[in-house]
Amino acid sequence: MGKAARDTSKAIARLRGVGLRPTRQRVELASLLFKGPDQHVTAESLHEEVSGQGLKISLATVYNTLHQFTHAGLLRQVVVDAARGYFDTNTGDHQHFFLEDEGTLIDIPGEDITVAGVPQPPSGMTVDRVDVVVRVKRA
Amino acid sequence: MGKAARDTSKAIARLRGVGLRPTRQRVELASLLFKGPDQHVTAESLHEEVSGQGLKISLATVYNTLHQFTHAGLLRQVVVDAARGYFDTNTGDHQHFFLEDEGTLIDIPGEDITVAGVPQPPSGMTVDRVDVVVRVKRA
DNA sequence: TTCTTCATTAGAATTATTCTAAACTGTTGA
DNA sequence: TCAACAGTTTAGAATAATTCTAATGAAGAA
Repeated sequence: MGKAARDTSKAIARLRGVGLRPTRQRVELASLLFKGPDQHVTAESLHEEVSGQGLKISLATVYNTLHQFTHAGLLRQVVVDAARGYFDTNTGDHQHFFLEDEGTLIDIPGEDITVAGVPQPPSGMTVDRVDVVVRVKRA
Repeated sequence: MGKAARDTSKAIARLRGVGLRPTRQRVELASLLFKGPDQHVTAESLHEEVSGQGLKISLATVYNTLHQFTHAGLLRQVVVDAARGYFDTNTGDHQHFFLEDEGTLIDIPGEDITVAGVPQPPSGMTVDRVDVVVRVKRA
């Protein structure tokens, strides 16, 4: 079995694992997203990558699928830029550098960074997540 | 001199202080923004507040002015929600709770919270700011 | 296979925001 | 005091990202 086929069956298994029907589009997107090292994508960038491979998936489906994957816990959404939404294949505990000039994200391992002194949340509220964004620019 | 007039002259002084010509619109917006305790506004919410007072300022001007105030250091922009941009009258060192259910921000004093272990930024880059967002939801 | 349900899609619609070009106003210098 | 310039405001059009809609298509159970 070649690498592409292996990626495909892993993608199918992953989709089944979270209860998503493995349709052609979902399988192709999951293969692309999870075939290599962790990556940060926008709906546009993923759609372009897909199109570049000769695959045909509508932008609407890319949006739908990114959200479904996020709800299923396969992806995590990162809010750093008012202009566009990023999705991260790394769903573990970690934070980000954001290169403001290029709009690029770089992971910071969760072990490295610590946030201390977060006050008690307002009553009736629980902490969902603590996000740290280290905004950097050209020196 | 009444409170409104006092707010107005303070607003004019503040605008002059940062080199912005005190036009009617800027003065009215600055008066509203800085008359009381710190607040978090969106362009829409500020425009509604303005309109509610019977003042007439176009939405485009509200956007322009918020950005001018931000560049001048009178405001700070907060990115927490992909859907809309928030502006904060508190430009000092602090962080935020974000109530995801209502889209509300609450300040966390900078003295309370500490971020440790931020790795060296990529070469040629300098840290512009470290933002911490504590996302909370109804328990 | 066949049916039912869920998914995909093109294109229209929505939302936040920015742009444009014309009309207007604060400030400066005579 | 006021003309004139430069900077501002504005309505409305334009953009960009994202979501919605309604019709078509495909996955899975029986």
